[in-house]
Amino acid sequence: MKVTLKDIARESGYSITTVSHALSGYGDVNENTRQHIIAIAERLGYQPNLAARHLRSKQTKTIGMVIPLTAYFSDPFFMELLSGVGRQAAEYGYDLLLSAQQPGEEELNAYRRIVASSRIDGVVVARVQRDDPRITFLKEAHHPFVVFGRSNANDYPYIDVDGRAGVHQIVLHLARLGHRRIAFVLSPPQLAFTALRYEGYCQGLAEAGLPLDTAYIVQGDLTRASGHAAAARLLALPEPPTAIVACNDSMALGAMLAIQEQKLVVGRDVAVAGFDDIPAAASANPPLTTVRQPIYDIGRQALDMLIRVIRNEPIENLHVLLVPELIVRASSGGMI
Amino acid sequence: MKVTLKDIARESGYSITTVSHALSGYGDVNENTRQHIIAIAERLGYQPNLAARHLRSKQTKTIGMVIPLTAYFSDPFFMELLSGVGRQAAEYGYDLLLSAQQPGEEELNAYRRIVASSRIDGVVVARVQRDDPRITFLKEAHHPFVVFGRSNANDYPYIDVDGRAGVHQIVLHLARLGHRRIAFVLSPPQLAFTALRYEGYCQGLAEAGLPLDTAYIVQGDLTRASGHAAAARLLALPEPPTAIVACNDSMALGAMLAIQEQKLVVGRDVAVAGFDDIPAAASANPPLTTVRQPIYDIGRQALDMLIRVIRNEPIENLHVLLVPELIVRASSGGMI
DNA sequence: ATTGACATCCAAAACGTTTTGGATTATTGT
DNA sequence: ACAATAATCCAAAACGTTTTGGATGTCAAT
Repeated sequence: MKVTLKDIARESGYSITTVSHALSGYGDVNENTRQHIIAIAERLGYQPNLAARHLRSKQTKTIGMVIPLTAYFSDPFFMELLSGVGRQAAEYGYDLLLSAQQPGEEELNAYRRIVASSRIDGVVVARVQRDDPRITFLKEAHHPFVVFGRSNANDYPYIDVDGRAGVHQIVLHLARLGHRRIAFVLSPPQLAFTALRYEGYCQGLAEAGLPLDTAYIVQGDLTRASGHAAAARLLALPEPPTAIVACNDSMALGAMLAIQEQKLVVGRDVAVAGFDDIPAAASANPPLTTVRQPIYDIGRQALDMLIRVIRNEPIENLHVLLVPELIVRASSGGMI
Repeated sequence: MKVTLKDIARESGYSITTVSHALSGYGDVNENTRQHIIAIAERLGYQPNLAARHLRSKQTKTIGMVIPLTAYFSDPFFMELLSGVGRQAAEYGYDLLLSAQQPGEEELNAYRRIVASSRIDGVVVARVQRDDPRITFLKEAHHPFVVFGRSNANDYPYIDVDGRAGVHQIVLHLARLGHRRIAFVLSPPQLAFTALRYEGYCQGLAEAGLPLDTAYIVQGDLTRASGHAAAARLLALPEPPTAIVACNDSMALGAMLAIQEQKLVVGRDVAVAGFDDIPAAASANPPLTTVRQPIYDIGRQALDMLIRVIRNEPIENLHVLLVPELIVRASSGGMI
């Protein structure tokens, strides 16, 4: 059924060793016999058994990613990151092993399982938390990894977008448009980027000479629903904000919905801005002002770094920090 | 470093065989020693080496999916399908092996490679073509698989959405709104569902008493750009259509853009409808009338079927055909 | 005392590959 | 002509599991 080295050996009259050497480019086999063996291998449709190969020489040619499965695991952010990573992995001839797991203990176990069972050569970690236990684990296990996002520790390779600068830009943009009451919808505090984006918010307000009012700061959980709820809360205030900045696009889109439900016009009555520039942001109604994270490219670059870590090559930049780009669209009123 | 059965054997004083039996639930080991061995395994943090396990007993506990990588492989359709499959796979304790490949010969090779190297227990095939060589290959190799979409042959398990009925509904909906010139943006002819959706288009026209005019039928390739180009072509006709139906949402969104560029109002001057109900459809501007394919659920069901195929369990329904739901939104003018 | 049944354990083979350490010729330099 | 070198090949070990086919001891039934 399945054709192995043994079959090729029998067919060609050479030993398994020689066949193996011929196929994997050793220098100690005659060029004629190499061609002969390769021809037979092709004719029989030989494909090396990867399980066996991995068992012998630790190298799986696959890289792993653990995806948190919340209600819908189709988080557009993750999907785009996955695309970039997957694309670049294909470029290097690597496949991608996905494990969808509930965040928390289950997720950490998935890492343990995958790493210890030596199924992958390296792993891409995303959506990093403060004191992220996954990173601690990977560091202790000396398993190659690269992170999208930075935590408090930084003795590991990461690539990140400067969230502080991004939100800072947005707040200034809104302030310039005349907004005085700018609300902020936070991401979960345990996520590492939350503090940075919040910093950007505070800095932006300060620079615009606006006061920091905690009534205008609401907690969300990155979902559309939480953005909706947050906006509803904000609009119910005695002095509702005239602009709402959310920590990601999904929440911003949810906020827009809430605003529209109150018969208010987004971009005129209330300005809205997000963070990420997911595909849905451009085609939203109205199109969403946001900060563009080139997630797809980040995925590709992250994989580049990972490959280098795996190959033990020197890395010129252990830390890559990208400056995001402000994308002004109708939702902030700047273009109406 | 890595803890193996041998380590547990040494630590416990039993043989490797007994340790293996204890851990994998054989009946021939004393309950006390089993507990003892399990305790040691936990203490040492034992994780079985999957490569070795697979080598011995063919079973990888991973299922595969090959994703065509076009310019951006972040096709929302695939991402959502992936979500569903991944979610359900996690439910069964399976992981997901992704391989991103250029469609065509490369893609088929990826199948060959993955299947022959026995890295996966089964595979989910999507976006099936007429006389799809991948299916032919999988059938010949007797490798478990399940397909989203049906081709001309049907001696394999598949789950599909009735595209004929879907487009039929859309055309009738538009005809009821008074449209007489309804254009159709086709998907590539080699895709199996194209013929079916086209059938639905023709049937719908016939049932509404409208003539079939080939000038109103334009070829697209499922991308937003091709939808844009198609709509531009249609609007340049001496008698442009008053409604445009696209074979998928991405093309419909592209068409909307082209219409708006001509300073026409979608839903008033020209009605637009798509197919799929991807997330971006609801948040488009205006929201897109479409036919809802429950892609996420389809992914889950497909995986259910696949698991059954892998386990060699009898399958009650070898073919599942879902009827899609018409979602009327503003882009068709029905709600303005 | 012998047999059979049972419970508990284990040595060794097998899975398909890569790698190590030669073995055998052929070729070259002296 | 002889040693040294190069070219070409291969047997066997190793990777970490699972599975096969007993081995050993105990206990009850004959």
